[in-house]
Amino acid sequence: MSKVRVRFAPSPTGFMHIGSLRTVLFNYLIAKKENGSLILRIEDTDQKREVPGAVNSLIEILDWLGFKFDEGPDIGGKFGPYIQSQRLEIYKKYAAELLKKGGAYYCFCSPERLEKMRSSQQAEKEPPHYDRACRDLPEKEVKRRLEAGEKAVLRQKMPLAGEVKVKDELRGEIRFKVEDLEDQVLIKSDGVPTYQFASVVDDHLMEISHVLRGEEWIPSFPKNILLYKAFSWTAPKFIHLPLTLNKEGGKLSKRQGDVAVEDYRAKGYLPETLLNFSVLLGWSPYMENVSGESQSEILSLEEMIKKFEIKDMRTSAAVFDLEKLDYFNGYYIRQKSLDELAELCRPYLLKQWGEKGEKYVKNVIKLEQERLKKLSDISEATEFFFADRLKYEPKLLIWKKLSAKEVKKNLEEVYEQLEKIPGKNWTNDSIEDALMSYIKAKEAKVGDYLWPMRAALTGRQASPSPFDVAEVLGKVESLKRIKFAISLT
RNA sequence: GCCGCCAUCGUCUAGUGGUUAGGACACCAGGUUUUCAUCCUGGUAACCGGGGUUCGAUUCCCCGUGGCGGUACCA
Repeated sequence: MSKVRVRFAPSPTGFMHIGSLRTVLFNYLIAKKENGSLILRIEDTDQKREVPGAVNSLIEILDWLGFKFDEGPDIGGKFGPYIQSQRLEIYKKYAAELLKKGGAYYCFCSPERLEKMRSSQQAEKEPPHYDRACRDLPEKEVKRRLEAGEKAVLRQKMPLAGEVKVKDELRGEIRFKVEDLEDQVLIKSDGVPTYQFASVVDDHLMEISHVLRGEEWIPSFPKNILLYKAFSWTAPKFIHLPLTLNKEGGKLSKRQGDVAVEDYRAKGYLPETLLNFSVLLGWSPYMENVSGESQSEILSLEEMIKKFEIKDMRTSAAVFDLEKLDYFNGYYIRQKSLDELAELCRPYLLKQWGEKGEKYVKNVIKLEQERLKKLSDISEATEFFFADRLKYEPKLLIWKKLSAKEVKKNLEEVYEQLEKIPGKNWTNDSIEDALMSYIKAKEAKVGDYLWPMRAALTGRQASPSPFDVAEVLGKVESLKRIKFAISLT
């Protein structure tokens, strides 16, 4: 069996689509599983859409996600160059070969004529199709017009009758009537190939074994196969991945935001989250245990590689569910060591609160870790640790049926007890001990004291425990906040 | 319009010619000596419709419906 070689072939649009993430992932898994090679190829044949710096940012984000390529524009390899705009001479050569083999022809039709043709076809309720006006031009005329410098494109010469059978590794055989296939453009009038031509030539030359691409390419699948045939090349295996949809079942688009991997990164989603979540969109690991026991969907990259099988991939479109994404991200955030998490949160905190003491920041993060869904949540979640003055409604201090008077009294008692704790003993344990034994001795309800205290310390409906917060805040600040609360009631 | 792909809880999915149709997220309830979160326990919730094939279809076949994609000198 020949070596597995797969490629990820994005266009440099300036950002990486979240759906592409899954495409690289599956490519990567297939490569790793079979000990094959993963190749990065940049498909920049549409110069109108060229975005400066896009290639570098693509490489950067792929690196952030943790993908290591075996060949690519930045690492080289013996099948280079890996940027299509640098391979123009190669395409030219193969275009000439195809022409000679009778698989293509020159077309001189102007864009205006094509446009007119299409609109009249539509008016007649006919399927819009190139009418093949130039398909049988006499050789002499073609030569003369080319020499006269007339603009021309190269079109693929489709068979006139019959059927093309193509095989998708997941979907099986798909049949297309040849009469539905257009003589598509292979080389544009500026000499640059279309995706349809460049990708076939490159996949062949780069000895790609499996092509993974979105299912939006299925309609051009037969044309691609015909092109391989015209060249007498063996086609690679094809796997068309299902589409990723938004919550409404529509296409994920840039305008709704959140299609770019970069956006998710900026919000504070971790690479392991994105990978784990994406792999489940269209693939699920084979489960041995089919009983009613709960089975986790948390998978490390290593586990994915171990369990991945092409046959377990799915073909139906999947909705990108942000709630589940948040669940995974929260999980992975909780797995981080404090040092790692502090490092990850640093940019968000710096931006929101400026430079604070490293130790204090770590203590604060530790208390919020289990509450974070995204790293960016850290700014808002830790506000009460950094704010100079808490702002809240006095009624927040009131627990259940307590009166304002009782709250005030309880806070005063808490204050008294806390004041007695020596500064060097100021830890959550000693604070808890002191307060709990006091409350117990009084045979009072825990919440009657702890809720007002916690509210006074944080100014919030929900927060970490009052003992933890008090410890991090320190004795002076904690007492100050309680005193302030007393003054409000 | 034409061509094609797809169809199991709200979402991601497992699964089988005979199952109490399983899991995950979300949701609901209870517990974990104050709240939130975490964690634990339990619960609600699905085979698109109609024909076949069959003793028996969620499963196989056909038709329909729906969703999506393609129909460019974009990828």
